Amino acid sequence: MNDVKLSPIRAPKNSDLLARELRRRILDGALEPGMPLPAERELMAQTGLSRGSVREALRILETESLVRTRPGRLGGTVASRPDDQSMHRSVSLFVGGRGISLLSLLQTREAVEPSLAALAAQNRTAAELQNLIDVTRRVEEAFADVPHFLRENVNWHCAIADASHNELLRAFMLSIANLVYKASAIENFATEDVRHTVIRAHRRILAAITEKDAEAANRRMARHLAALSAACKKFPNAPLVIEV
Amino acid sequence: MNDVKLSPIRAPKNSDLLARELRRRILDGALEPGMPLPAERELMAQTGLSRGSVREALRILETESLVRTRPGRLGGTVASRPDDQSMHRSVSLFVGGRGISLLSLLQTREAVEPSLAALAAQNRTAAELQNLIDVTRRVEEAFADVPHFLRENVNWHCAIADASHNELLRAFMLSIANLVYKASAIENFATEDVRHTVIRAHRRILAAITEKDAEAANRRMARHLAALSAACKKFPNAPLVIEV
Amino acid sequence: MNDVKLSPIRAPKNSDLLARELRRRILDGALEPGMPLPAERELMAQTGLSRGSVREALRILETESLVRTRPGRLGGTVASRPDDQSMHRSVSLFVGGRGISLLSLLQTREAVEPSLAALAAQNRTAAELQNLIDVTRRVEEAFADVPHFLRENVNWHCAIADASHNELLRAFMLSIANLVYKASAIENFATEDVRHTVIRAHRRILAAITEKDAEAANRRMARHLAALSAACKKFPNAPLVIEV
Amino acid sequence: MNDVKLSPIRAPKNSDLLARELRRRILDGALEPGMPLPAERELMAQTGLSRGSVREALRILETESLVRTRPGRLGGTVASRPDDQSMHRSVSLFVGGRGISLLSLLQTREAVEPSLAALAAQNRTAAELQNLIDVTRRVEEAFADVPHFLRENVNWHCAIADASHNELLRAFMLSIANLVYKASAIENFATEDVRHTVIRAHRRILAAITEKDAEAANRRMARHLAALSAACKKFPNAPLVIEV
DNA sequence: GTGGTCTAGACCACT
DNA sequence: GTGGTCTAGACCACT
Repeated sequence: MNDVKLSPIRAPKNSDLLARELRRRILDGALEPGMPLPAERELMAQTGLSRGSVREALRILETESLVRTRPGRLGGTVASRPDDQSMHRSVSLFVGGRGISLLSLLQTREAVEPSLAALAAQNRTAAELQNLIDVTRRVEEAFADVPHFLRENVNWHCAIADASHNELLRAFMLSIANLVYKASAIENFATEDVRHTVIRAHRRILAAITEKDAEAANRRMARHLAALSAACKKFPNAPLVIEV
Repeated sequence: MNDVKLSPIRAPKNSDLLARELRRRILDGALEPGMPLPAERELMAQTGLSRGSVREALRILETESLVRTRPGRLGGTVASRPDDQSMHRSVSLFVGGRGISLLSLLQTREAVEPSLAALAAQNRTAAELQNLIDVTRRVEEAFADVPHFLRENVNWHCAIADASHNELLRAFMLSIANLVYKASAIENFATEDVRHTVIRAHRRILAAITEKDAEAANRRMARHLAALSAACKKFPNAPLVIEV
Repeated sequence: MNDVKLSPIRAPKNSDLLARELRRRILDGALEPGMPLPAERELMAQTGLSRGSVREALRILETESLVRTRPGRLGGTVASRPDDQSMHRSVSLFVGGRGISLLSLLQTREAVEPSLAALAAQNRTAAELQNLIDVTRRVEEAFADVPHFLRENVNWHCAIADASHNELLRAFMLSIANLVYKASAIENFATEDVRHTVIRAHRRILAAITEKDAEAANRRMARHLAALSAACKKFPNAPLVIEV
Repeated sequence: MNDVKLSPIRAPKNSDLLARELRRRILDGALEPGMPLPAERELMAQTGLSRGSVREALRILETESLVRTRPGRLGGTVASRPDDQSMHRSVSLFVGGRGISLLSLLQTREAVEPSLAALAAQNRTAAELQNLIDVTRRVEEAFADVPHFLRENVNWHCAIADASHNELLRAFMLSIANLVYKASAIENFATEDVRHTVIRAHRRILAAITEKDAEAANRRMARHLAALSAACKKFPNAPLVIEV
């Protein structure tokens, strides 16, 4: 009897193999951000692949935010690393592609952001606190101009995330906050009442972070987001705007 | 005085334009998952682009998990939608590309998973509860076989996430849980003591979910993860394994 | 069945994108005629483009008569607007590039100019009438000097067009009149007989315009042009002179 | 005393000189439509000019619709000749750049199109008549669908122009008809009443052209356009849409 | 002058 | 018949 058991086999493409190899070196650190990759013609020579395969490989890595390509004399392809923007792209595609509801986004934000506030209370530097104070003031100054108010509000949440010193959580939360912002900016949900509530909440959270009281920061942020979600949920059919 | 102010300009590539157009139709729903895209030669004819540009566009969409391409007679490119796997890829690239620490991953998990437990308590169906009961038992049965125990443990967290009915939070958490699992599986941190603690925690959380007590589920999961993190942190230099 | 239908795709160049953006602002009125555009180096800084792309964009706009560039100390590029001259350039290129016949030009003139005469009868101011009277006299005074006569004749038609208060029709007609003039000036078609006829026609048309009789102006101009065309058609092979 | 009188002198740019030379050959017929120009590097070698100057020259000619440039293997720059599209561009720039009013456009159309109808009556072939009959029917069939009706109406005027055998007048009129169409398509001026009138007018004009009665075609078209203009003038502030 | 972008058209492997 | 691969030679962009 024959016990040989094989897994499904699919020959990888030349472009995949090259992408994989270059990806490995970038994640290894052998190719640090900013370092130039060999020119396309050089990659062809080294690998024996055609221009097309080389370019497909670079396009894969570019989509993964691992390289950036610019044309021109001093152009070329340089290593890069994923950032907020690239996280935002993937999350947007997931949300848009699977038809994730606004409700789920709000839940997700409520899950993530209180922890960011707690981490900010623990880890904030003096400079980050000052920045947070400034942004809190700018939100208040924008009270009368609703679109401006909403934009500064995004900045406020961003400043909290900065102070958390957790890049992953920060990038994930910002991505969701942006999607919620785009969905809510269309509707006029930010009534005068809502804006007053927002400002009071910001002050309380700021106080907790100032005093490095993580538990209070967490709790107050949770309550703040619950209130915001309640306001958003009045517009359950707000279309999610996915731009990639 | 001259008020003319221009934004930076960068010409898009043909492949970008085609990718954008196809992406739009997939996210629109005009191209539902499983529906075939026109063949490459057909795309060339419709757009007037070359084979190379068409293939680069498809490679971009494939990297975004919006299409899947298979070679051969009955092959072709079909629309697809992002799933856990694709979220895992992006999160892994972010983590690997930016050198996110194990500590940050544990923090992130602690931020996210209690909320999943709470949502599971609220939203679980009877079938999901039964599944959770089964998985809880399987973890216990695997007590003696550490690698098996760890794998079943991942399944347990997965079952919680399933019951939350929040696909986004679920995919994000699973991605992180997998990275933590791969980092911890190398080390022998799961001592007999740790495993006993895990089993007790699972039972308490299961009880809360059974009784639909979201607050208790949240609290108990938080405590559980804090304990796990403490165990992991004994191996602060555990290398993160990034495979893409 | 697969309903995906894509339009032809062609990536625009950087120079195109910049030209488009500047053109938009000029047509918008944000950049009024005479206002300076940012210096080339400033455009480079604002857009991130190279000197070459900036210069190509300006060359496109210059060809469209939307900017005018002068070198030197106080030179630079200023916004401009299309005028008779630029309309003449495009019409000449159309005529020269497609080999439009003298016959077609004469037809076109016969189609357009009677309406100009009618509009002149309706809309002329006192000053424009006086100018028309003066030009009519100058044509007559130039009777003996054929080239002078022909030049003044162009001025006469120009004065009619001025009085019509329709800039578009005026520019189009003048362009065609100039092409006809250049074709006919080579040949000695303006016999003494023809010149007498011209002068009589001018007087009759002037009378109609003086009395604001649009219908008569139209009819008399039509008859006048038919006669001129007949004279021209004796030289069917007169080469069209296209200078751009 | 010194009688020397000089005209203003301005040294032409190298790109201008090259553009002029190539333009001359295209208008001469030495370079017929479709014939390839030398490649950019070849032009550099032959003229001793830099890449930039060569490219500026080609950009000028491209803007004048005298060449068309395509990248790629069998790409390059080929001679071309101005067409309806390029005439439309220049007329649009003139109209947009000088702020020509809708009123002036309507006047211009009334000046031009009756002559086109008369020429069509004289010059139409049997095939062109058949086309005109078909389009007339399509307009009628689109009665209920106003946007469709308006588009087919443009086609109807186009069919008249085709039959006139005067390319210049045709291109000029179509350009203006398009601008009027874009301005009027925004407003809902095509009431049921207006559409009935349009259809009756089309039939009468078609009859005149069928019978080769130029005078009747001219008169009926004039009356038709006067009625259309009257309908348009109810929306004197319809914004002119200039897209280039 | 250098490198990126694009195109046309070919062959191959697989089904 | 479809995707995968390859080549030669042009334009495009930046310096």
